[in-house]
Amino acid sequence: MLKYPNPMKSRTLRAKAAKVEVAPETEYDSPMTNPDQTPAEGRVARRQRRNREALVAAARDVMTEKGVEAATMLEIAERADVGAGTVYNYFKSKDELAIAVLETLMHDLGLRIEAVTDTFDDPAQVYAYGIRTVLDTAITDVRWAQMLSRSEVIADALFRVMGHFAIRDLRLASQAGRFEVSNAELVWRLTTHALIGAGHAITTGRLPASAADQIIVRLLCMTGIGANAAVELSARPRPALRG
Amino acid sequence: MLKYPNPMKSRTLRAKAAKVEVAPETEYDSPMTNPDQTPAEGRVARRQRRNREALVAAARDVMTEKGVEAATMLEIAERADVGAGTVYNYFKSKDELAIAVLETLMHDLGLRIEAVTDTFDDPAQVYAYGIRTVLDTAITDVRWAQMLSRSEVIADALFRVMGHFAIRDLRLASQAGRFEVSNAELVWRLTTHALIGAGHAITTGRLPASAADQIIVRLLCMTGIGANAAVELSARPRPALRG
DNA sequence: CGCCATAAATGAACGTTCGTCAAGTTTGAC
DNA sequence: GTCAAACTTGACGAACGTTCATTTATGGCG
Repeated sequence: MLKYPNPMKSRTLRAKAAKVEVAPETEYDSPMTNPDQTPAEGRVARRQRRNREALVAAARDVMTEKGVEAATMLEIAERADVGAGTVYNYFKSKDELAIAVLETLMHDLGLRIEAVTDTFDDPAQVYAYGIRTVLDTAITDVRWAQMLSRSEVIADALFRVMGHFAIRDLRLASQAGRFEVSNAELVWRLTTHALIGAGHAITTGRLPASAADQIIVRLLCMTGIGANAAVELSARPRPALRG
Repeated sequence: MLKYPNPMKSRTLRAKAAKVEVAPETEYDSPMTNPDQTPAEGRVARRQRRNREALVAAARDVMTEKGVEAATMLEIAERADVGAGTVYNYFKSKDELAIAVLETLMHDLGLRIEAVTDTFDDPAQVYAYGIRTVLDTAITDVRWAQMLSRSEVIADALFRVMGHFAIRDLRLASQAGRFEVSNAELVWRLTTHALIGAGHAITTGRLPASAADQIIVRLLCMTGIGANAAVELSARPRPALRG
């Protein structure tokens, strides 16, 4: 059962935590190029970013090795070389940390997919390639597989992190007359749940890995193109990811 | 995070537990009609059935009230009027108990759905009515809503408990030329995940309840009938459940 | 350079949990 | 009535995520 995310249980709904709020991803902005505004990012901010990144990396490693729940906050903190309590300056809960890990994995994958698909002509094929690659990654990559047991959390992260691309592609393909989608957000929402569920079913042996083709066909059916068109679309050759 | 189902963590993998194995659902077989075989179900077996049923009922109540994880095994045991350790003679873990609760809820719903749909002529409509009713129940009935946060477990239970009907209906509709489904099991698997995920999204406010119609349309699209036919099918009048 | 208010890091301690186990009780065949 | 087998019990262990009083580091200011 889920343990902490339940609002019923955390008795004192502390409004503390996550007061740090380091800007998550900004590599540029070196001390030099900032003569007058914010004091150029002091030592504190730099340490906080290091800590946050170390925590996410440590959490990713530990959770990958042992699974999300078997990973203890203590081990993660130790591997990131911070005190046990420090973790909670950066993440409200273990759940939030796990989600942060997930999002980095998905973000990376999203970039790699786009690097391939932006040479495609058919927007429908862009979408098809995307969901197929996510499925393959989910059942192949150990780092994903270990996390699949929290379906609704993963599906939601997938919806958010990769939704930017997926929903755009659904819309483009619909405008091009390839798909029949009036509510792209909804279709993507349903697709993420089915996708993650299917990945989980495969990694737990409830579905054979060979079902991947048919899964993609059926997910493409949700775009309203009918069974035949979906089969054709999923059968197109798929270039490999780079990186 | 999930707590107990992880095999890594339970250090001593006990092979004990669940040695009881009372036949879960057999109402008939009264002491009278059993003159020679098993000694007519002794007091032990009767007590065991009472305990098991009391445990499932207590678990259903407590989990409905407080949510699955906030419900403690102690409270469930007390409300079922058995000792705290006794629960583990009947269910290997809290998870297994929660699943048992779920299955009773789903089994009941399945029977009520079938009582309505067996008067339908179009097998496609039988299927459509079924998934629509499951969705409505999931987002309406408090007992379901409280459990939705364990998507993969619920989806799997839904697959098993209601799969008997759903897969049959998918096959019938395909044979009648209404659907284009070659692998009914797979389509049902994907549908359960999308259905539960959508229900969860609605109860958590990520989707409006008014999206239910469109959700059903897209789930019907997975049967390969295309967007237009799906819209028509989902728009048919739906008689109310009885009971 | 030294001081100090403030913010962050720390890790021991807390409270709660599930699951175990040795001891006690009930059962029903003989 | 006897007794072994089966079931029940509730105190207990171990482990976890989280908290909080304390310590430490920071950087503006005199």
